[in-house]
Amino acid sequence: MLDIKSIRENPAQVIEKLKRRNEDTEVISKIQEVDSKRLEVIRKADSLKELRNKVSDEIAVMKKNKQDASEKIAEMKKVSDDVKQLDVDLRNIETEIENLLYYVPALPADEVPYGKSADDNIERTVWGDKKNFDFKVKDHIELSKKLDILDFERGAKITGSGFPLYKGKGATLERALICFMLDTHISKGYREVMTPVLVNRASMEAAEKVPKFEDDMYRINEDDFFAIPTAEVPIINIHRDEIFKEDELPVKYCGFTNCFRREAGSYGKDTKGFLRVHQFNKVELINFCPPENSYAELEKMLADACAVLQALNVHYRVIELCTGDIGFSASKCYDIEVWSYAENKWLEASSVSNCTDFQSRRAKIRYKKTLEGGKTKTELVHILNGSGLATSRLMVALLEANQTKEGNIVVPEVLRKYTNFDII
RNA sequence: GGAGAGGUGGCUGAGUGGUUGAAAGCGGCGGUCUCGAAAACCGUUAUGGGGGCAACUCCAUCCAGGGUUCGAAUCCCUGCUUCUCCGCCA
Repeated sequence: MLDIKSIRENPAQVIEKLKRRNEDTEVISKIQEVDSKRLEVIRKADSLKELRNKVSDEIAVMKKNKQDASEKIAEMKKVSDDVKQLDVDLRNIETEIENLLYYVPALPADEVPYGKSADDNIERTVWGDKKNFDFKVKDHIELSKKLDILDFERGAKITGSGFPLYKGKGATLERALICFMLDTHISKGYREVMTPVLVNRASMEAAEKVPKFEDDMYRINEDDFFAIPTAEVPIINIHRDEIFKEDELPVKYCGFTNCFRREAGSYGKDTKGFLRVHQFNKVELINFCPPENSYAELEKMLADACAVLQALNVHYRVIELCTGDIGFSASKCYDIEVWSYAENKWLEASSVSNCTDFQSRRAKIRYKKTLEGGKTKTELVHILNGSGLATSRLMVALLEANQTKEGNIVVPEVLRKYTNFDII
């Protein structure tokens, strides 16, 4: 969430940046209004508490001296009741502010290009070339059906549509991809973690997924657990309420998990086969770093994700998202898209974001910064996340790009030591 | 699932109603000493929020949320969680 102080001290700037996101900014004045009441109540309550604490000490002394303190006690009873009421008022006010603040997105970085929608995103790099096929390419559904490596119908029988079943060499290929990606990232200094895939509400809140996106999540109502939409959620929460030492940073993790998304309201759009699913696999990258390094780390993380695609020899491009398209928690974001020969378009396979302090504020993830003169200060870390990468759309690109005239799939060189076969 | 015992500062750990925001030890940081280091000694070392130019000061926080009380780390209730024993189980 945004720093309430930034709204208190520089509302004009906050409003201007939200406008770049094409956001409604009326909420800011509403927050200001409630916030001014907050300070009033705090001051009143604090001074009453001060009085209560002082007189309580006096009562203690009187009692020790066996004096009668009943008058003061009666007096303080009234004060105590007032304090209780003020504390209730304060809690209500703070809840009101939070409920407004939870729906305000992160402010975009200044260098992010202005735009209204995905159409205004900017293509940054294109890697590799499109292959020329001297036969009609088959799409991933046709290929996987013929080879019996993916089974969307039976997946739907087991759970519902959008829950794919991988079979035989398809399952092995998926596992090989995951292993390859993890090994690649581990060699670059990311520490592998394997996390819970069900998380509690506090974890979802800390990662800024709830309450804003609650309807997009699968929930276990009985325990108030959520199925994670991305490993970003559990990995960030490894360090919730913790304070890093400065020399520990950056702390970098990679982790494979299943990801679950209800994709509420997206029916009918790009839903066939792997293009949009409710359960998919992803290797996630997370980086906790000092604020001054976060934009440099973002570029490194982008390169780390791209390295996987280069090793797999996948034709991809990097686009920089415009202010109208960056995610709720992000200040700056790149998408990596892979080429689909059958769809004849780019498919989003990764998103790499700098969320700066937007998540760390709510998750209370900080570090001890040493200032000149040896003094220390506790400051919020910046948190970056990146998919490195999601396998489902990557699998579409891989199957299509590596198909033969006969409808077989040539396994990319780097995956063969994991698959132990070179063709499907 | 049953029975029991716990959750206190970076860590270990004392504290069962009134200067305890919290003893002591360890660790960290600064200093004295030293050519340098170790040892020893001295000092310092939580987070959030008010107020003040500042020195400083006030409020809150001893797992979380309620309650009792003039006053709660300490008493009561609920939840979460850890450990031990039993049961069940991949």
